[in-house]
Amino acid sequence: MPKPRKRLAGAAGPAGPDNKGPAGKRTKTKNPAGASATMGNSSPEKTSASKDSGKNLSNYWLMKSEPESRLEKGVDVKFSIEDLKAQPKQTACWDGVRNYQARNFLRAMKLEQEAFFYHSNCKEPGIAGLVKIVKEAYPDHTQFEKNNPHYDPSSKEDNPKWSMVDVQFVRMMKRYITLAELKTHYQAHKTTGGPLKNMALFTRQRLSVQPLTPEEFNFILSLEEKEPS
DNA sequence: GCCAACGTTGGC
DNA sequence: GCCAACGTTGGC
Repeated sequence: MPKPRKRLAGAAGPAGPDNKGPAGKRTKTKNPAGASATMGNSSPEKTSASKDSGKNLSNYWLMKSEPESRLEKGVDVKFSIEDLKAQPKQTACWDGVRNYQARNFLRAMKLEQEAFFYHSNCKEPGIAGLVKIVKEAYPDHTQFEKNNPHYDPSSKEDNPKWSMVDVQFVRMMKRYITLAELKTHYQAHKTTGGPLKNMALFTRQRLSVQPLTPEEFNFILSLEEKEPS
């Protein structure tokens, strides 16, 4: 079976037929070796379970991907939620993430956790649907592929720098939740103390893989039932 | 296509 | 270790 690839903004690759591909994604950054510095806090790389001091069971995520064609080193990095649905088993590997903070979030993901599939860098950015983690972090093979747009010559096979997870389509949102709508709530919540007051989409602008609190996740799901504001 | 935000690189 | 230059992300 082919492996799907996707790209996300910062992350994944293209959706190719199968493998081959180059994936494209944008976030590539090269980094120093140990740089895990920017991570959120201090967790440099804890690979395993993460800090669970208790609340790690309910983690939710938001993952960005570009639904419109864009070439990166000659490779189309487009990967929309429709592209994910078209993959075998509606499953794809989220390759191409080249940012330490985003990578560390990938490594913290656990089986069956849910993530919003966010469409970025497009006409109408927003949340298109829900996916779930069906394979926990493992080495991103595209870092070793010379003609992949996210090739990282500094990464060694015996100590891979970048990771990816597999995600499976769960469902489309009942209606598309636009960035503009989310922003309206975010701004209101900053003053009222509402659930989106610290949403990473606005406070960590360029992060392609980001965590959501249960409150953020549930509030966004509740928007599906309402009229777009 | 522009450009603000912000992460990375590399000189010193 | 500081910080200016540079590159990327991604909204608009």
